[in-house]
Amino acid sequence: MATIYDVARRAGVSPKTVSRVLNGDAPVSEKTKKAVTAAMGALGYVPSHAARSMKSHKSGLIGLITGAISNADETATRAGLPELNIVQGAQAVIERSRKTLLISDTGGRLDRVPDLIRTFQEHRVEGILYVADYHKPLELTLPVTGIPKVLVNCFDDRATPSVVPDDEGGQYALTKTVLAEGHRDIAYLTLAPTQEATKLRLKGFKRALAEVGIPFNPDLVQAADLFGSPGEHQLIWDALDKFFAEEKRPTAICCGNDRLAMAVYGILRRRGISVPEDVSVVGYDDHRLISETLYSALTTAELPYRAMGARAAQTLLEVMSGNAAPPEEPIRISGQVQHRASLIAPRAEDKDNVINLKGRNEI
Amino acid sequence: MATIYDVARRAGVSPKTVSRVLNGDAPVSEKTKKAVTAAMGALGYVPSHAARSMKSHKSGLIGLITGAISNADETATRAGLPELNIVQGAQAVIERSRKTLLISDTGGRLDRVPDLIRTFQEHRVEGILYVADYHKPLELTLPVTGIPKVLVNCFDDRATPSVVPDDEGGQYALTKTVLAEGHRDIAYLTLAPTQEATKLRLKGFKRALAEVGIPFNPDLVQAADLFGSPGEHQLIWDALDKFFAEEKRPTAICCGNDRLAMAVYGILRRRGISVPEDVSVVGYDDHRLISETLYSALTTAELPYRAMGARAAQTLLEVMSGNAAPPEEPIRISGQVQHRASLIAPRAEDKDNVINLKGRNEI
DNA sequence: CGGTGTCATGACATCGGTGTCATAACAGAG
DNA sequence: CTCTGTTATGACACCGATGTCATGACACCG
Repeated sequence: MATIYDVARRAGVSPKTVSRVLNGDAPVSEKTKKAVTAAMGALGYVPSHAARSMKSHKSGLIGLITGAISNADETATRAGLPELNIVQGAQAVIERSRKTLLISDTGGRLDRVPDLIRTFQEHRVEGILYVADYHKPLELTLPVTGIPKVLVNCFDDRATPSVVPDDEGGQYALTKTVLAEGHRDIAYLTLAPTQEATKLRLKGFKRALAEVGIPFNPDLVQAADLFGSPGEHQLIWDALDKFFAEEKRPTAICCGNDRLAMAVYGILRRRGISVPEDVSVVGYDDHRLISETLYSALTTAELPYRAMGARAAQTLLEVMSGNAAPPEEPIRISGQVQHRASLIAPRAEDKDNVINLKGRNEI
Repeated sequence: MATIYDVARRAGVSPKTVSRVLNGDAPVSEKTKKAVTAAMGALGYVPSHAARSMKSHKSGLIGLITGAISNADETATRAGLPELNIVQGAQAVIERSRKTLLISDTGGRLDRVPDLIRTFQEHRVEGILYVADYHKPLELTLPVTGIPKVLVNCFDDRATPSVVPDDEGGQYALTKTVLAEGHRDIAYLTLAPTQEATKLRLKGFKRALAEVGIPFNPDLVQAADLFGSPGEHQLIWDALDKFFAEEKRPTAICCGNDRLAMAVYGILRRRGISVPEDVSVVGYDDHRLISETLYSALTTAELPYRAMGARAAQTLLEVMSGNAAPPEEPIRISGQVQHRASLIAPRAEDKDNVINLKGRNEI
C-alpha cells in the first residue's frame, strides 16, 4: 500500500505538502496540487486511518452491540419485529454524521459483551449503542469505560441514557381505534405476561376501555406466545375457544404481535370464521412482511424500531459532542396505528348472534 | 486513555517489557509480570488497535458491503428472505478466525459502494465480502483495489470468486418431493421471469417433471410477484383462476417464495379452498417466520443464506491466507427441502372432480 | 533599496505500539 | 576465577500520518 511518502517522492514535494493537499488546511499552489493529485491517482494512494487516528486521538468510530445478526433467524421465528430495524435507524443517522459504525454481534451470548466492548476500546470507539432484542430491563452490567453509551429497547436503574418504545401509548391508541369502529367486546391475546411490553400494553388497553366506560373483563385476556414453538397453535386454539364461550362473544381480537395475528388468521379460517367479516383482528409491530401480505391486510400498531434507532444515535452524538446533558429518564418513542382491512365495524346483530363454530380438527 | 508508557512508568519497567507481557512473546520474570498486570488493571489500559496495526501492517478487519441494514424494511416487504441471514453466516465464521467484521451499508444506493470501499481501504481491510439482496448478476463494477473479494448471492463475468444458491437443484428437489406425494398436475406461481432465480428454478421444475414423464404445461406457470404492492393479491387471484380453469385442475401449487405462499393461503381460503385438503401449497426460502407460523405449516425449499454467508467467509479467509486459489466458478450452495403440513397426497377423486369455487369478491 | 507581510513549502517531532539489537545479571562449566 | 550461555530487560528506530515552527520567495510599501 502506498504511503504519503511514496506520493511525496513521486510528486517531488514533502510529505507535509501532500498532507496539506489531502486536508486542504493550508494554501498549496495550483501546480503543486495538480502534481500531488496526479501522484496519488497513479499510486492508488488511500490515507491510513490508523496513522491518522493515532495522531488525532479520534477514531471516528461508534460501536453498536446487538444480537440482531446471529439472532435474526431465531428472532424472526420467535419474536416480533427484528431488532435489525433499530440498527437501520441508527445507521442512517450515524452515516450522516460522517462517523463509521462498528457493528458487533453477541451471537446470542451475553457473556461475550465484555469482550466486544474491549474490542471497541481497542478501536477507541467514541460512543456505544447497546441494542436489546425486545423491550426489557438490561440483563447485564456494562463495563465502566468512560465511553458515552445509549441503551436501545432496554433500560437500567443507573440512569444510563435509554430509548424505549411507548408500549402503553401504542396499545392505548390501537385500542381506541378498535373502539372507534364500534367494538365493545374485545379479546386480547397477549405475549408472555412477564414481558415489559405485555405489562405496559395491558395498561394502555385498560386505559382505553376505561375512558369509554367499558369494564375490563379478565376472561378476555390470554397469553398465547410460545415464540412459534409447536404447541402454540393449540394454545391459541384453546384461547379462542375460551373467548368465544363468553356470554358476549368478542367482535375483535387484539394480538400481542403480528406473528400471533397470522396464526390466528389460519385458525379462525379453519373454524369457518372470516376475518374481518365475522371478527376483526389487530396485531402489534407493523411487521410489514406480515401485515401487508396477510389477506386481509392487518391493522396493527407500529413498533417504531427505526425511529428508536435513529433517536438513540442522535442522543449518543449529542452526548458525545457535549452539547447536551444525557437524558435522565428513558426516552419513549411512539408509533402510528396502521388501520388496514382486518378491522371493520362489528355486525349490528353480532351482539346477540352466536357464530357456528366448526368442530376442532387435529392440529 | 492510558498508554503503554503510562503502564511502564507505573510498573517501573520499560514500555517494551509491558509489550512483552501483553503479547507473551519473550520471557518476563514472574515478579515483573505481576507488577505490569497490576499497573494495567489500575489504569484500565487497553492497547491501541491503531498503533498496533500501523506497526504490523495488519488491520485484522474484513469489510462486508450489504443493503441488508437499510433495506431490511423494504426487503422484508418486497422480497423473500432477508439477506441479513447471509451476514449472519459470515459473521459466525469470521468471528472464529479472530478477525473483526466491519459492516457497511449501501443504504440501497449502489453509487455509494465506491465510497464504502474507500472507507474500507482507509481501514486497510484485508478482505471484502459483497452481498446482494437476491440472486442476480453483479450490478456494478467493483473498484480495483488488490484486496481479495468474494461475491455472495451475485456473480460477475470476470471470475471474481462468488457464492450463490443452487436454485435449479433446490426447485428440482422440491418438485420431486411434490411428485413423490402423487401430484401430477402442479401449478407454479413464479417470481418475476427476469430474475435469475426464476430462470434456474424453472429449469429444475422442468427437469423434475421430465424425469417422471410429465409433459410441461406452460399454462400452469404464472409470474405473480409484485413485491407486496397493492395489485399483487389481484394478480394472484387471476393466476389461480387460470390454473383452476385448466382441464386438469392442479392439485398442488408451487410458489416463488414463502411470502407469495402466504398470500395464496389467504386467497384460497377466502374462495373456500382448504390447504392442504383441497390443494397442496409449497413455497421457497424457508422463511421460518412464515413457514412455521402459517397454519398449516408450509412445505418449502430452504434458501441457504446462512450457509452461503459462512461459505463465502471461509472462501475469503482461504484466499486471504494464500492457502487456496480463488475458485473460478461460482460456488453453488444447496438447501434442504422442508416437508411440512401444507403438502399431502392429492385426493384420489381429484383427478376428475372440479372444486366449487366461491365467486370472486372485491379485493 | 531595505523592511515587512503573506504565501508556499519543508524539517522535525510526535502519536502508541513493536522489531532489532545491545546489555546487565547470573548460573554452570572448565 | 574466568569464560560462556541463558534469561530478563532496556534503548532506539520505525510504522504513516499531522502539528509546530522555520524558512525561502515574492510583492508591496515607504
